Amino acid sequence: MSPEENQRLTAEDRREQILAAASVVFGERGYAGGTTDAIAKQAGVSQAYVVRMFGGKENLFREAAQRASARVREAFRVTIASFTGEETLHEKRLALSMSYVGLMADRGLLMTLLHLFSLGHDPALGPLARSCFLEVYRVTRDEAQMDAQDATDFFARGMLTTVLLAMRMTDIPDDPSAQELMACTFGDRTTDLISLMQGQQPIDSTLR
Amino acid sequence: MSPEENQRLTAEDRREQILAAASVVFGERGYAGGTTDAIAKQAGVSQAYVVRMFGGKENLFREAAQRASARVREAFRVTIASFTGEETLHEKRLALSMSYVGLMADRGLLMTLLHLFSLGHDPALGPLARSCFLEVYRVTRDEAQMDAQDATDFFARGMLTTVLLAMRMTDIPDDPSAQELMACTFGDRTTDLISLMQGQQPIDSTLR
DNA sequence: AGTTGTAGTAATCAGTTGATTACATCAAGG
DNA sequence: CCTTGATGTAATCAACTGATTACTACAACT
Repeated sequence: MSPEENQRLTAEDRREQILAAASVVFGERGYAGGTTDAIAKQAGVSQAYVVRMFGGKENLFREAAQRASARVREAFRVTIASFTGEETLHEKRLALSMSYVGLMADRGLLMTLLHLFSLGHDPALGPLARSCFLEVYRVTRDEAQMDAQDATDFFARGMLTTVLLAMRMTDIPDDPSAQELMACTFGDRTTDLISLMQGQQPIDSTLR
Repeated sequence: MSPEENQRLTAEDRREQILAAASVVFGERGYAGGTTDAIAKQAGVSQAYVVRMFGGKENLFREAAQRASARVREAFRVTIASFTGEETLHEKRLALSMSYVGLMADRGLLMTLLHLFSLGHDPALGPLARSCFLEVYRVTRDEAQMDAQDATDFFARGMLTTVLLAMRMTDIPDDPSAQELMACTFGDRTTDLISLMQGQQPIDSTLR
């Protein structure tokens, strides 16, 4: 269909394509539910290639999850770098949470991280889950110069945001309880988030 | 081994056994990763029986998740029923969060709920996820007579608690960042939680 | 004793899944 | 031209999974 569809690419470029596809698929279906075949179809390559390039499904998930975690850290670092040092705590938290909401536009990123966090019991992926979370915590805690309590409060709000978006609470904006809960959680970004999430439909079912 | 092992039970009793097993298995492996065979082995019955009794894996997950949600609601109701009406907001929140921590002793319950919340995109299970969450919210919001902001703050803290336990942050109590984060999140219940979680090892790998 | 309904399983099936192998295609260098 | 190394796939495999079917075992009631 598209003019330059089945181009041969460098391994580097294919890697990026496959990691992006993995974020979408693992995000929607989790680690156990995300198949290498669905990732391959999403990336437009063969399933065999996906497996061989990453040496297995677990390694692919590791890389996808680490990318997601790194993107959160880097977004926070960019925001923090814009601080003049004269912000109030409230201003800092607002700026960081705006940054976080921006990341949420990528549902794969959000969901891949949440799925990672649910793997704490896994001998191979549990340590990764904990270190990814703590690395983000340390950026906020140390580089943004928040104290422990403020950082914890910020993360608590962030986790509620994450879970509400994970369960797609924005899909029922007319439910009174959902409305109230989202208004308190998302503040004046509520309507923006609802319209943002409307554009995110499930991935093409033909590649299932 | 045990004296009365392979007793015949009423369908009602088997149902409870299987639901308990499903909570453990779905909690550890998620909806996609939890197999009916693992649940059957955990419950001590055949895989065919599990499938037939519940009419399929999806129905079994629905019931397990609804049970988990109901148990949270009922624990909150019991706590709220003990209120005299003269508690401060802080006292109410503390009592409810103690109640929540008590529920966390059942890791299957905690994890089954978290996995449910990650299924928001699913046409069949997404609505269930949202309604289960909102039902708990309404109990807190209305029956405990919290205003929307206080209830939201309470839930934010609850979600951070849930995620920290999901990723088994209690397994690395010597990490300085983890230590600080848990101290701020769990307060003086931190050491209790750490020792509580030590007793919870992964389910028997022979039934994988 | 015989009937009937319920608890429960063994055997099996078709579809899926991660992985492996052998092979194909193409660009660049000599 | 033709070798070489990299990109990429088709075919296939063994293991797994949810579901179905046909069957057995037992308890209660007549």
